[in-house]
Amino acid sequence: MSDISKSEKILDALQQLLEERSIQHISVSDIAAKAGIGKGSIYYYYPSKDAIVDALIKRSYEKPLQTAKTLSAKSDISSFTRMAMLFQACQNSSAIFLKQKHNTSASAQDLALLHQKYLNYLISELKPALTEIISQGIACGEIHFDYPAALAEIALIVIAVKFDNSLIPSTPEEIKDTLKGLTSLLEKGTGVPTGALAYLSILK
Amino acid sequence: MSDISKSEKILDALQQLLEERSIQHISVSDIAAKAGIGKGSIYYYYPSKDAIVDALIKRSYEKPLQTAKTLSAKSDISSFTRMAMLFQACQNSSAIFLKQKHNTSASAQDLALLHQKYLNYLISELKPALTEIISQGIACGEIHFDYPAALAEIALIVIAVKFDNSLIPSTPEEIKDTLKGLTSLLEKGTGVPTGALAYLSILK
DNA sequence: CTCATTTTCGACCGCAGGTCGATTTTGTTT
DNA sequence: AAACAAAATCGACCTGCGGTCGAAAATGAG
Repeated sequence: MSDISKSEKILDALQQLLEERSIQHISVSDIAAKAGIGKGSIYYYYPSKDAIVDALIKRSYEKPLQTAKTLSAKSDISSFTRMAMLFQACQNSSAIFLKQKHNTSASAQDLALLHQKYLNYLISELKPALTEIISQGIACGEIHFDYPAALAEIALIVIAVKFDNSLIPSTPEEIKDTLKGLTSLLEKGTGVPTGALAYLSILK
Repeated sequence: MSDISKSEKILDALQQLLEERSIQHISVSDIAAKAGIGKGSIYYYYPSKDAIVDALIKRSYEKPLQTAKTLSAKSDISSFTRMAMLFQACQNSSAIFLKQKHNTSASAQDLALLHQKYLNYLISELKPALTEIISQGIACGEIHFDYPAALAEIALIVIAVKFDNSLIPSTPEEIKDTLKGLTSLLEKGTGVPTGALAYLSILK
């Protein structure tokens, strides 16, 4: 049969279950059942339920993050398109959460741990890459701003929080509005030609 | 004896316990014991442990939030000082978390729920007030920007996330750097005189 | 075939959140 | 004060969880 390793199967099972229930309502037994193995075996591969969640988060963001990082190295492409691609990666990586059902009880709150890990991971991993891109943009005169690292962090925080859409649940219109505002603020604030960051508003 | 209501005593108990242990290591029985009542009585006042946490959060932020809201109404004060006072309220309201012990096991992760609730509450409650202030600032020509609501949300997200300092743990220097960047971005992006938002960088 | 190592398993443990009906406290009415 | 309904208190109890464990099954090298 499937020759994918058991530990991957466990992550697959959790990922599937996460599409219909919140993490607090998924027991280790559930994961085991879905993965088609005994509950005890779970603990042969992972030391705790928390560790499974961590592993899933990490696995989900590894690819988009990797492409984002290699991106920042390519200095032959314009800063703006590189930034666009990086934000695109941002969005792709939050794909898991988009499927999340908003069902019955279990207020969006109990996903907190999951989302905190996601945001923390995403921002801390992408900040260096984005800072690098911005710094290069400043060096070649495309961007005018004095705090590249801060700018990177601000943009990432807002975008990640809004994409995640769990900290401050919003309608698609509100998200668009915020992104439009961010676009305008960034363009005006960094002396960039109007429209250069327009792609931000169209994402999602 | 104490004529404060039982439901308040329960919140007091939780608040005390939170200063020495993380929420996941505080059982409902613990709360009951600390409050000096039976476990069953807890559920006479609150439907769930989660509800107690919610209530505590709400109680803690009610006062700063209230002052922030009344603030937005006072149109005789300049937009900038009102914004300053509102951000100050932001900072005050995050006081609970500062006492948090960073002890033994229980990585910062299991505070996630608490922090998520804090951020969500703070931002959703303050956004209307800040939007109002900004709108008035635009109306009287002090601020130049087309998306007041988006601007309010962006500023609140960044400030709340950085003040909370749990989503993206940073050193005080990093926080200051980000706030300085935010100040500069806002000033340049909203056509406001340099230095008008300088108080932001000095907070904390 | 042997036998040591790896892998699998589900009964079991301790404990947490939450329920329940019995009991006590409170306050109103006569 | 007596009577009674309503509000409040309680802790034994239930359920289901994350995690442990030793025994069994699978693996594979010699």
